[in-house]
Amino acid sequence: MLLNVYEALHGYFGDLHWWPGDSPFEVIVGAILTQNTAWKNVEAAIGCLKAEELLHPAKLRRLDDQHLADLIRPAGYYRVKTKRLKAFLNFLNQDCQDDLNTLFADDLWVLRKRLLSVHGIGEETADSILLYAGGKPVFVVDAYTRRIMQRHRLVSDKARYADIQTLFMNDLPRSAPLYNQYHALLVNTGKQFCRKQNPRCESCPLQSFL
DNA sequence: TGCCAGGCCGGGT
DNA sequence: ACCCGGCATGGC
Repeated sequence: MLLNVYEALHGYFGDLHWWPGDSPFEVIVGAILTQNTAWKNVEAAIGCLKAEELLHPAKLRRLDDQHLADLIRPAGYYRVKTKRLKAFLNFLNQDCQDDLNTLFADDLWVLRKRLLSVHGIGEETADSILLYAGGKPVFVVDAYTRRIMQRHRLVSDKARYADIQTLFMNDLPRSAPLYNQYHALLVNTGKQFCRKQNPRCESCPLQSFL
């Protein structure tokens, strides 16, 4: 069933290259900054960090909180996000000496649990990091995924994160490139057809699944 | 103008 | 185990 959904979306949008970001570290920073925030605003914040050549673990970690908050201000929630970025940077330093290759060398589910223990990293952020920065085969469930699945009655209204994730992962091959592409398609679909203000999902490529 | 955007945490039931 | 308020900017 979910492969049919994939085919419908892929037929409409084609191949999408994702996630925006020039390096795994940039992807991680973006994953934290985009929490409940429009990507446009995240782009601006990352642009500020790049302009100062600060998009590196050690440099960011040494940056004064006030200065960091000021730079990521366009992304919103800038005080909480400063704390969350710092929490991750401290974790990265203590856990693997700032080396992402070492970080991602660990087993998928073990690493997921460790990420979830970092303050400010929840399920979606952890999975985005694992899939898009680490290339690990784990399915990302975000607001768009949930809304699209619920509106098309493919999951119940009270399905939890793990329920939806398991649904996808049990129904699809365990493939990082597939999950990457699939989630990108869902986000595009969500942005274009399935926003809160457009409850009918008019002319969405998934109409036939209603 | 008001509502919303690629969540998460902490405190209260 | 759920539910809710708080967190903040920028776009439509």
